[in-house]
Amino acid sequence: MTARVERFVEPALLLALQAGRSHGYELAERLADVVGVESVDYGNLYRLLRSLEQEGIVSSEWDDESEGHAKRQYQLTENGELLLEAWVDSLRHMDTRLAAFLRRYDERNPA
Amino acid sequence: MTARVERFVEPALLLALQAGRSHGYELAERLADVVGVESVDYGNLYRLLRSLEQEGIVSSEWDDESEGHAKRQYQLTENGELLLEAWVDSLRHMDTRLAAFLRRYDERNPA
DNA sequence: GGAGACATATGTGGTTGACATATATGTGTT
DNA sequence: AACACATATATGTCAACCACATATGTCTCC
Repeated sequence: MTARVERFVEPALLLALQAGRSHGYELAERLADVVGVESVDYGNLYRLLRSLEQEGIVSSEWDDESEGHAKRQYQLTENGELLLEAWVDSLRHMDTRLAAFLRRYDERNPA
Repeated sequence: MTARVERFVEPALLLALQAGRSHGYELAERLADVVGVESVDYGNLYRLLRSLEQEGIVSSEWDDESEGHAKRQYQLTENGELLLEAWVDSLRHMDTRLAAFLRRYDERNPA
């Protein structure tokens, strides 16, 4: 029984990308603590990245210059910035509701 | 684009029932502001109530004594109280993660 | 007796995410 | 060179969850 914010990975991803371009595998690890799980599911993350690219939220290109694996580097577009803002507004609102819920519980169930 | 806590109606419902027994239609209205929508979907709420009853989280009986419609009165069981506690723990944890997210955003995007 | 609120309930289809699987390259060890 | 393991990207599948539609009956008020 674990409470989850639906699609929370998406805003977390946008925030991570706001800090600078990166690729999927690294993002997954950077996201883990924000989202609050051991590790984000890679499959779904890559799917999300492609889907966001189709919507113009991120853009990408292959980076085969840096050593190691060829990586697809993603970065936020301007629309991505706007979407992040919208997420933040919505999450703030949700935080308010959540706080109200917890306050009500605590009032009825004093420590 | 609206952020949602998955199954948030469930803990809200349990909290409402902790305050005293009630029936579906009334609960739906009492829940609306906690959940943060104009009105909770009745169909899903009744389905949830029955499902919770099957799991021993709530118990119910028909009340045809009070005036008006026959209403199915629900009340929390002991297991229901425990489930509410579990929800609260989980939601508190989620609140922490959410606050961390918003703090990070605000740090990177000063007003 | 008709309109609209009250009260409970089932049907359905799209979205989401957990989990499984596939493929290929890079790195380090023996 | 062979092997294991980490890195990196990607698709398949299925159950859960929820928005929306629909159904049925009663009660109240004009």
